[in-house]
Amino acid sequence: MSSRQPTLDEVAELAGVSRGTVSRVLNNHPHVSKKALEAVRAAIDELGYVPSAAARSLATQRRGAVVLAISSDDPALFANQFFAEVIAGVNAVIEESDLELLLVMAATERGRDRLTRILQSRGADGVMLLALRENDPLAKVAEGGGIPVVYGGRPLERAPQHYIDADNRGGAREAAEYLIASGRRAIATITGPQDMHVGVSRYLGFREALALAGLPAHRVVHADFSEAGGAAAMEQLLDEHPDLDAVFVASDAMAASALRVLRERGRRVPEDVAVVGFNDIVTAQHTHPALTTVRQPIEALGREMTRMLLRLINDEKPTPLILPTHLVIRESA
Amino acid sequence: MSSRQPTLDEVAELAGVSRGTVSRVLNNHPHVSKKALEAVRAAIDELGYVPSAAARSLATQRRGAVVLAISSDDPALFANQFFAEVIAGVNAVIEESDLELLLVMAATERGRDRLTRILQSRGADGVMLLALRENDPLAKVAEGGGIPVVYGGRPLERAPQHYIDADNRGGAREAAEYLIASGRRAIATITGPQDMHVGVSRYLGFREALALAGLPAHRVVHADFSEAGGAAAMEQLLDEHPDLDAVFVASDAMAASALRVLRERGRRVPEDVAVVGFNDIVTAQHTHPALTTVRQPIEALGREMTRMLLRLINDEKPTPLILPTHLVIRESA
DNA sequence: CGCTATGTTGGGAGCGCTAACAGTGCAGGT
DNA sequence: ACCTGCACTGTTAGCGCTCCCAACATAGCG
Repeated sequence: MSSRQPTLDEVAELAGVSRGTVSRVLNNHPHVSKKALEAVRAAIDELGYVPSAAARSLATQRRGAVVLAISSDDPALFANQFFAEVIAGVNAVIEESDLELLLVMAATERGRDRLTRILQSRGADGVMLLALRENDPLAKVAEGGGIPVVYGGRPLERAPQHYIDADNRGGAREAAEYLIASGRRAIATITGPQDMHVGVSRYLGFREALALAGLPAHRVVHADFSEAGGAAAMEQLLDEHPDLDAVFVASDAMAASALRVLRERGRRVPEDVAVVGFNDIVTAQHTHPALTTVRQPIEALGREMTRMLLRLINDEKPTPLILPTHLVIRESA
Repeated sequence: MSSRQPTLDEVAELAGVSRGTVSRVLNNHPHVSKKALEAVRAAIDELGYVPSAAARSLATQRRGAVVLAISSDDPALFANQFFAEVIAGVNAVIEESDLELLLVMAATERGRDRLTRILQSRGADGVMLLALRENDPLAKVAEGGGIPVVYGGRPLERAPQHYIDADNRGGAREAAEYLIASGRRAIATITGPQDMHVGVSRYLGFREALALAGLPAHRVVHADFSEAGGAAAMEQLLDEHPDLDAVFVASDAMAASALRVLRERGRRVPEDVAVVGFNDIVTAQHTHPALTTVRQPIEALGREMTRMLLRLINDEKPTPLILPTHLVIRESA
């Protein structure tokens, strides 16, 4: 291995042209003669030349990288399949561009500082933000960076200029409608945190469906998307509303726990109580009974976030996008 | 927001010192007078100065970033909780350093090219490689980059110089020993791919335990870690060895499917057939019955890979590390 | 008191690239 | 023949930082 990489000047010398011409070839500028172009290409091949990213970004003032920032105070969320899928989607688009992907998990104060540093030092050309809670400081950090920002899932307080979201409300409505259509009347729900837009939307969709059917929607326990929270909520629901015959649970992780609690409490699923979850994580296929749930296109979310960011970087003006969800019917409802 | 970031020269001017001195302060060099140091710090605060990453790496010839490269031809693997956990571990260590994390998923040919480019353009100071199959071209790409390389899970063909691995063999042995200790005698196994080190090691540990107990180890079907593969393997096992009273399955994803097949085939778990999986993914807690499995410290794997890489970058000479695994007993065995 | 070790500083020379500018040669129009 | 316009090319400044060297104090030593 050569310890030193060849530079543009060496390519220029070997090709018998000036640095400027080599640079033009590298950046596909017009007005390069065929002869020069070929000579430069040959020289590049011969030397195995690869331009220095650092030098280029110093000269152009852009970085050739975007950051995917994930905010969470809950480490369990990281170990979540959700992020893995989003990342896969992001990567799929990134792979087609010639940008690099910087991953920043800003769980701690330190993490946020790091993100700030990266943004301020012009360390990226754009940011994608995931999983923001209300007034997440990350949002301010990102917006202060002076570079394009795309949100995945909109923050609660206000709709940001650029975001991609799943149709949480519609999905929840569909789930509840399905429960109603299959004859359930005492329908409960375990919601997500009400300080997250996704938690609120799913609750909203649920209530819409019940209201439309003239059904009461008072069987509600708010939880936090976690397994433990889901279990506790299910217990509470059973205590407060022993008559319930269906539960719409705002996340599969909580639904899986709810299933366990129902079994422990002697309720048969779906005979006594129907259960519908949300997200369609892989676990949903392996619960017993298999979980009926609302599928959201997580990978597509990642893909579309990235596409939107690339457009933004390219000075286009994309509009927010809501991705469709749909009900996956298995055994639990 | 100011559209232009302040530069080091402006800091120098405001502080009334030279560029060199500011640079010294920034990099914690000794031999800076207290007075100069304070003046510089004040100027930095006042201007909100953040050094330019690009300029710095051009000057220092290092990038301040490491890459985590994930190789897989199976997109499903991406959506795997495993990667999410590794990433969380990697991030935990990265967060303490002042490096950035570049994520490259090199699924396609294009992805590999990208990785090559990044490495050749000195786009990173080190690489971590995950999930390598036999003769994965990524390995050559990485080693050719002239920068430190750490493997997560060792490739089959040869032990690389620097790697972290889980004790797959020991974990498999422990699982089989547990099955034996609980009185099972007709023990089968569904293995992982035999062209991956992890697949081979788990099979090896299994055979060791059976040999030690004087039990035959001929009830074997090789599979590919996937759910579909696990189901097919379980069917085949049941067809070929209807007498089996226990199965050691080399991954939880396969084990979850095996559980379903067993139920469909009318075998009770664990009464008729005991099942032990491997990995302890979250799903393992939600299968019915809950899956007894071998837990490997995935997040620790990510952490230790990163620590090792940082040492390497720092010119230390770390030795390979094998992380312990342990059996988590639930209901299926 | 001269002389050396040591701490502290400023200034210059790059790092490898892009981009603006100023040519050069050559075609075509008058 | 002249001038204009165009395609192409070389040259020159930077981009914002680090690092080295020389310069200067200052202090300690004989």
